[in-house]
Amino acid sequence: MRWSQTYIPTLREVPAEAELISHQLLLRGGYIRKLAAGVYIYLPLMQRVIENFANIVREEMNRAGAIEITMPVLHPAEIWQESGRYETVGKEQMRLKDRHAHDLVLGGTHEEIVTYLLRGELRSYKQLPINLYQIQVKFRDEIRPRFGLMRGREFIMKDAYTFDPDEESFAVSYQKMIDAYFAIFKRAGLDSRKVESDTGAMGGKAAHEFMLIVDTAGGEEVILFCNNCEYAANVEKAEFRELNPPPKDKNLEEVKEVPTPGASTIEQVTKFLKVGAKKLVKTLLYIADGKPVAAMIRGDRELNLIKLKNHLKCLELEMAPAATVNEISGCEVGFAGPIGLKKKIPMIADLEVPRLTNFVVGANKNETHLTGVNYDRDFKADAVVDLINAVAGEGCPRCEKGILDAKKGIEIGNTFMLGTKYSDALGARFLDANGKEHPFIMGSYGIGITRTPQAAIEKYHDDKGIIWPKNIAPYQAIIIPLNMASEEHRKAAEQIYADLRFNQVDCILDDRSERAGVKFNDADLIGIPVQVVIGDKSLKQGKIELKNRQTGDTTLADLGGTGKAVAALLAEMN
RNA sequence: CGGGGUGUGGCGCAGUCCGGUUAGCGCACUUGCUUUGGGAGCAAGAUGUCGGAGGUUCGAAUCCUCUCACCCCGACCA
Repeated sequence: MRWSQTYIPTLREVPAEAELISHQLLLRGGYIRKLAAGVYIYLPLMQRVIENFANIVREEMNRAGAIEITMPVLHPAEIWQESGRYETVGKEQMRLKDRHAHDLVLGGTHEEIVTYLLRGELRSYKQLPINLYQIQVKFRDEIRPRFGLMRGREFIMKDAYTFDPDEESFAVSYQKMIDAYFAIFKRAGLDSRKVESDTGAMGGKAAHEFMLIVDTAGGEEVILFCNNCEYAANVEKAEFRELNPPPKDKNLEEVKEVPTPGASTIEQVTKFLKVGAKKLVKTLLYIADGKPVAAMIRGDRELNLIKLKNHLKCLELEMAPAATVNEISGCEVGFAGPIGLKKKIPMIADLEVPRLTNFVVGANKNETHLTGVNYDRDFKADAVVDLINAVAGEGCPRCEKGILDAKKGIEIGNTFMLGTKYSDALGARFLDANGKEHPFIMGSYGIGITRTPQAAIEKYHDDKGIIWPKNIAPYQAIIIPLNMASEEHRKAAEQIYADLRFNQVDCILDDRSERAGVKFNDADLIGIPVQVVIGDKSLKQGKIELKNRQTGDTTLADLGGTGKAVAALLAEMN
């Protein structure tokens, strides 16, 4: 491709809307333009990146035995009502009405559709297992679209669905997808990490996410992993073993009411009473599907909303507004406690709470706390479950020696063990060898086709621009004749252009009559792995320069052997 | 949805508080000449419903009311 014949509108300045470096570079490099919040136009360079990555995905999926199909984007609402997700996925769904006022949904995922397909068609165990996938646009009405392609309302996803006759067979199918995912990300030049995750709106039994570890602000997810064993999990899911519990007091004190004027936060109370936060138990009031509940956790801990939500099995969970807190506790926010709540509501305590002795809680009375409180003796929760976020430094839940470490990552893929959730809901069953009917065991598997390249940029860039891994780069090499007014440069450029194509190097020729600086800066910005520079200095000796965008190293090659030299250089690059 | 902010040529901004000529600046764009190894110089030029609607006023980018869009912080997810 010749630069002058494609469309690469690079920008010198950063559009004000972009916060993340990867988002800025996509805009500046002429990869994308925004149409509306979370809705983007893919320009020629982005189109090529998408195709390159999608092709890797397609090849590896096919290799793993998956079959490509295309399902509709437009779904009748009824199929979603049948699975029950019309309610649970709810506001996240893009919905519309046709001219007959019939309710329709723009698909954000396709469990219902693929299950609908097979329940009518696939009746025999002889056809199992089967894995169907597609690469297609998805719609999700995100509460807050942001970060360019990272969280769009319209985006491209690869979604695959497996159907197995039993758990043993499913385990094989699931592992095949795990292996395929590692292979896909590796080919894309990305070192992915598999972690345990919550099942969220997909439901099912268990789930994993594939994370790209990044240090920048783009790393939205916090991942905890063991320094000794294989355990790794998203913070939303991560468990831990408490390493340094506060010492237990031998003598149990009496409950005492103490005034704590002006001390409503944990920090203020610890200062005022001169006790550590580990000696406090905070009582947080939430509204779960319209009904209030109290959650109790140690003062230094963070509540994990997902764990609480999963325990309550509720759809909506939000902090209770101040007015509700006043009503339930009979006092201002900051002094609620388990003893003497004005209104009786379900109380859920974290696992650590019963292990504490002589702790401090709110007194349900303004400016007052209770000290010397002990679980069981003074109050009992309706349930004691894990409610808090794991943090770095705590013990691994799976092995004896391990300590958890925390890192930030971007989710680029996921896998869900769905069990029979959808096959049961939609009545999708097959007949086994004995003529007995069973629901399919299902799995679903996603990869963000538009998100992953942006994640790659978030990980691989410098102050000049993008540094693509070669296999997803829009072009593998860029030919830069420094002076288009020079016939010698133009001739060499044409020769090299032909040579590179002959050697199967996907390349672009920057044939613009721009100054050298402009071409260098644009080449760095759009991130092409190899820059082939044609200039007087080296051309006089019959040489051209090859610059490795990943290392910054420059080497000379013979003009006549450029194609081979570039191919060789690419072979050793990421 | 709650909280905060921004809308002025393609992009980045100034002007708005305190209304007053023809709405500016940088980049990008067009034409010509010169230049050509890291975002060139000179000259000429094109590009604006000042987000939209209504109002106040002799006069509105500027003041008032309503509205829309976008961005940032929280809950959702590939």
